[in-house]
Amino acid sequence: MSQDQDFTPPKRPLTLRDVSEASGVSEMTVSRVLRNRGDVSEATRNKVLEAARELGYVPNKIAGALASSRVNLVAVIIPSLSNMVFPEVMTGISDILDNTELQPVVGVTHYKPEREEKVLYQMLSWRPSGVIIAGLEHTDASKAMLAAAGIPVVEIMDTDGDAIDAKVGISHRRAGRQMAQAIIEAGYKRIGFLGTKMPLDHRARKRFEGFTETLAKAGLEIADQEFYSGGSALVKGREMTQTILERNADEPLDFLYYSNDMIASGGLLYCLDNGIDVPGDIGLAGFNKIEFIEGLPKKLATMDACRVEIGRAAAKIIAARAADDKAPTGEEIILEPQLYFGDTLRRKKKPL
Amino acid sequence: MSQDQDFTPPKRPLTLRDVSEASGVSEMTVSRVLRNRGDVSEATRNKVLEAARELGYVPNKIAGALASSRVNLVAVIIPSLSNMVFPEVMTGISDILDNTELQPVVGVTHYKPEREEKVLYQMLSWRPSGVIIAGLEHTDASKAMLAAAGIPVVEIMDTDGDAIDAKVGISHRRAGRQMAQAIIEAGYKRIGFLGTKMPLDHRARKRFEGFTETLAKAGLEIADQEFYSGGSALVKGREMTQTILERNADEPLDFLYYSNDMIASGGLLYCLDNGIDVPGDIGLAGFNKIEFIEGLPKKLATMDACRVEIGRAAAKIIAARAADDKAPTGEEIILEPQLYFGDTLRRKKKPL
DNA sequence: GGGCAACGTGTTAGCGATAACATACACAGG
DNA sequence: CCTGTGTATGTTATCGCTAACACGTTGCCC
Repeated sequence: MSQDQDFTPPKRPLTLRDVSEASGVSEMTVSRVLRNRGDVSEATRNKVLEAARELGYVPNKIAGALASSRVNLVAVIIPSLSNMVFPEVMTGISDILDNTELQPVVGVTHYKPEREEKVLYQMLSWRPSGVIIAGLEHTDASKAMLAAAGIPVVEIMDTDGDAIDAKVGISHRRAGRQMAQAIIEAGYKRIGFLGTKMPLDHRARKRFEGFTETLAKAGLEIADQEFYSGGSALVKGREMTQTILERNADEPLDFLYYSNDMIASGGLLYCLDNGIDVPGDIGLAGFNKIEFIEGLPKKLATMDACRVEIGRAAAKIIAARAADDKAPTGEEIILEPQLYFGDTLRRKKKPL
Repeated sequence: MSQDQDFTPPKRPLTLRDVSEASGVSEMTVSRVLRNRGDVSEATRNKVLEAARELGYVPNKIAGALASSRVNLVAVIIPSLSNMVFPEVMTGISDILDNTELQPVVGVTHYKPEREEKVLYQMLSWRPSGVIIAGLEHTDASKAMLAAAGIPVVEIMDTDGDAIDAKVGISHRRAGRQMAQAIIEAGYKRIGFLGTKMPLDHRARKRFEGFTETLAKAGLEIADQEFYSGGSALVKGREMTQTILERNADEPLDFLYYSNDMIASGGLLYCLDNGIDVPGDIGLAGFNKIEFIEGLPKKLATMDACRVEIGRAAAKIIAARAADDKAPTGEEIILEPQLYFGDTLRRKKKPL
């Protein structure tokens, strides 16, 4: 019999005690019902659920997590959300985690190591069950935190380097080499590179390195390059393409390699608007295989970065470790990106 | 003097006690130093910080939040991340929250009310300091939870309807009316509509309603419509445009209104590829003013949905209320979207 | 020099849940 | 009838931290 039945609706947040009083059982029993753990008779279970629903009780995970030292959060740390590539990674992660009780929490670094460090600190202070973090390059402090956290850490997107624990991704260096190889085999000789002015985008850098390395082996080198930062990537792609083509009018370029599909699409639109024959006069290629290039007048040559798959694989690792804490560590999953020739990269040497 | 100085590095996670023992002061003092609260002498402060750094201590916010009943999280609940519009809202939110100690946590509903309910429940169980949630339409249970949570709730994107607490956005109905007005004034008569097959996208629905309402007042009605779901929006835009134009070849349409810029862009590319004169033979308009339409061969007519601004305004409301818990409630911020004519919508009546 | 700030630090008691153990009751077997 | 084995529920002691207050110094005033 609950005495002083007062109607103070939304003052003090509800606790287990409120539900326990309303249903006439102990807090512990309420807790058991709400978590579906341990034996509770059907009768009490219903009584409790009824009371909880009626009161509109929402459990306090803060208290629960502290008491059980179990936090069902997975920290996901990525450079950006406006890139279309990371939302896809998130999709893969959610696909998997939705079948578990784990829940992703996103932190964004804007490609800044010091921000990554801060975000990571913040995240770790919630004692998540695992961390999924983009890239293999981190500050020493970040690495130390990750190593000391004692939780599974999966570094994603890139596999060219040493991981703290597990890694899942593609080799960007190899991706660059592969694209260079295809370009060389198609017979292109005067190759321009267009990319972001972002020294901290290590993956773009590695692709570039692999690219030039393979060109060098074939006795070629980048004929000219152009960089941008900020602004609409599509517009920048147009502008940079115009700039680089005009600058090399004397000895025209015959291929443009872009660091991502968005600027490459801008370049493609520029070429088409200006009656440039693609891939006859000039070949084009990007990177990422973003969905929307399907809709352009010509299909851009590109490489798939396996984003959804990376997200899924990373989440699976975390889920497996969360389920069995003495599962092996240090997983390495290296995916193979596929090259798409599209309509902007010839498949073989132009007949002379 | 700490006895049994054992070297078990990463077994038990570090606590305040470890830092307090390492620096020879009480836990409380360590806590004060780490939070910059209360008076602590410079000497102790340094000693403590030193010890904390050396041990690699990361505070446990779970415990902190429970003790102080202060959680610096803001739940942000949105339908999707792959839409480009919500990442922009997030940008606005982060802009503001980065200057506070509040931190956004994102939940994604995929436009499903029952998922929204689940995500909301999960979020509220962390007892956040506020909720920013897209739309004004929610299940009864969701509304009840929000009302009972006793925290600031800002419903964003849409203002056509009743809010639980505060709302920030634009009137989509009005946006639809405005676009219809512009189309009518330009003298277009046979208007087609192309949109998503998504009954739960209330904002698209409201735009459509406003649109048809204004057409009706001018004695016009939608001549034909076409819907899609799934797939690449750009490709779908092309396909739908082709379908609807071919279907109406006898009595040709002279305007196509799309429910978003992405499918509109597909439509624009289709028209250009097929030598259709835009906006002479046919006018086109989308919605959202997404960045990338700048890079297309012709600028699409569209309306700005004020996404970043909405994010900023919503975050400001939460921040203000978090700072002063008896601040007034029920704020309403109705932004005015701007109409852009671009190159695909005539400004005035075609001279006869 | 007594009194009283102001400062720096420690002590105690929770925050709201859960783990682990304890208890009560029902029913079975020897 | 006593013991034993469950099953259903309650009790107690944390989890790691912070609020609130208590305490010891110092320094300065009248």
